[in-house]
Amino acid sequence: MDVARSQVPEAGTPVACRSCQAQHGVVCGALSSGQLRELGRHSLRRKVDAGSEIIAQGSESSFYSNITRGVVKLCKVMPDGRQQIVGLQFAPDFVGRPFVRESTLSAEAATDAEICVFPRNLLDRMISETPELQRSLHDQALKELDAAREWMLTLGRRTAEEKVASLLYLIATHAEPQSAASTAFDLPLSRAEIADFLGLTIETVSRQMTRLRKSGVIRIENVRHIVVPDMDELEKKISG
Amino acid sequence: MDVARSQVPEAGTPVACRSCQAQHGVVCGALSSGQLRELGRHSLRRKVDAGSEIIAQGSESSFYSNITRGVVKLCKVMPDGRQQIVGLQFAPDFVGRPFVRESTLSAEAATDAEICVFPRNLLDRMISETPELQRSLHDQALKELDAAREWMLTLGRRTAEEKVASLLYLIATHAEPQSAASTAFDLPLSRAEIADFLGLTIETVSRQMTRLRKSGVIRIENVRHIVVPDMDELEKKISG
DNA sequence: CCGAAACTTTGATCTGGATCAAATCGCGAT
DNA sequence: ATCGCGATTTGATCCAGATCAAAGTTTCGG
Repeated sequence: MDVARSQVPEAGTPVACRSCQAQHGVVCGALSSGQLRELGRHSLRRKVDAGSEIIAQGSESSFYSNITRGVVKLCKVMPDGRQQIVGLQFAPDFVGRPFVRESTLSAEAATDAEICVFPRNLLDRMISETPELQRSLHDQALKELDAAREWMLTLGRRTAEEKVASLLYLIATHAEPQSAASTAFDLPLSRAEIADFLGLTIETVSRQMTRLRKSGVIRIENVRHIVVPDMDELEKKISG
Repeated sequence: MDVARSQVPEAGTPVACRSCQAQHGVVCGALSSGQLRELGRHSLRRKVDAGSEIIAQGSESSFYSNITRGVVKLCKVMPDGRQQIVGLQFAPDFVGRPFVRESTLSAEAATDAEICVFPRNLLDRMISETPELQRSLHDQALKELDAAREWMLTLGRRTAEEKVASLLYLIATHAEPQSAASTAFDLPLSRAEIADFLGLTIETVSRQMTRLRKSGVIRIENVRHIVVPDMDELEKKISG
């Protein structure tokens, strides 16, 4: 999409970061009120439509952001077009790679989303001045590392059915619950994106979804809306 | 192997950490000389044989270590025995997961190795007192995260031949060079371990190796010793 | 030096998931 | 409502890599 334009977030309302603090676990939770105020003065709240790029692979980005609503996917694409989603980020995750200018992956809104954008320079300075913040970002990095490694196991050693079940479980676990039991949720990804996350093709994803449906593990209310009557049954399909 | 015993490193020579400082990029480079001395007093240098476990998956470990020689593999195994190597660590990498007691993966020496072991409590304290050190470990975590995501692309979207070429390239790039051109190296992994890293079977790994040999990209001097006449040719096999 | 066990290669066959092809379904625009 | 187009499902066939089987080869203890 409009990569160039989205590199510099020109549209957005200046906000006191304080106003979205509750959602900003990773960054704002670690800041003093003075720092919060300063960060707030230089932050923009911005809406991004599903599909639009936040950071382009191989580009230099001069800002970081916090997700305040929606889901962001991290992708790597090969020169020949093959593509792999290497991570999903949910509110209130932090997006951006501290200390490095060039990104080896792209970040793209999977759903309509809202992010709070702030300048790289400022945050880099705050990181070096605030061990709390460093620690907080270190924690997020370690959490992402665990997730990435868990997914390596899925990619390398699980069958197509196990892969699809793993993804549904991941979403069910991270999506904001719509029903009390959190067993009903909207998929933030299309079939093609699911395929790119699982290292499969669209057709295989579709077939495995109907397989899970026919075996009673899930109900597909709608292409994007899934109900899991019994979460244990879904877990059993993952095996490990 | 002897998991229980290896959990507490009882064998080893106490060393001043200073003595291996040159190799301890990640941890020791960020410490003051006083801290170095203290860490040294509580460190053990320890030799570990190829195949022996350093940290067991699901266990609580009370120590961290630095690799001073050799290669360590990080594995995840499923209840049914399927196994995935999720990372390779080379000297002078740091091994251990700060801030968390239980490990979700096992660390095992892939080759005969030497590590410098120190107590978790002490290092955790030093981390919280030393922003430099926090930063250094944060950097390593981000480096590992990049590597994990790069490998996700390999696992999800590359063919068997590309996978094997990727692994050879990784080793060639990280192994201490034996020839000046660094195009000859020992494999730190058996065929079975390579298969577990690439999400393939032993047979497929073997076949792809002979395919690369027959196409002139590599020479197999010995099962464990590889020569790459032209590194560019190897890179071409990776595609991306 | 010999022999057994473990590791690696090679061959034959099978199969899960890819690819190719064709309906359906959904949904925004007219 | 109806059209049209992209997304999804379903079906038929193919093939890369798995599995099964059998030779080599390396390693190492005696």
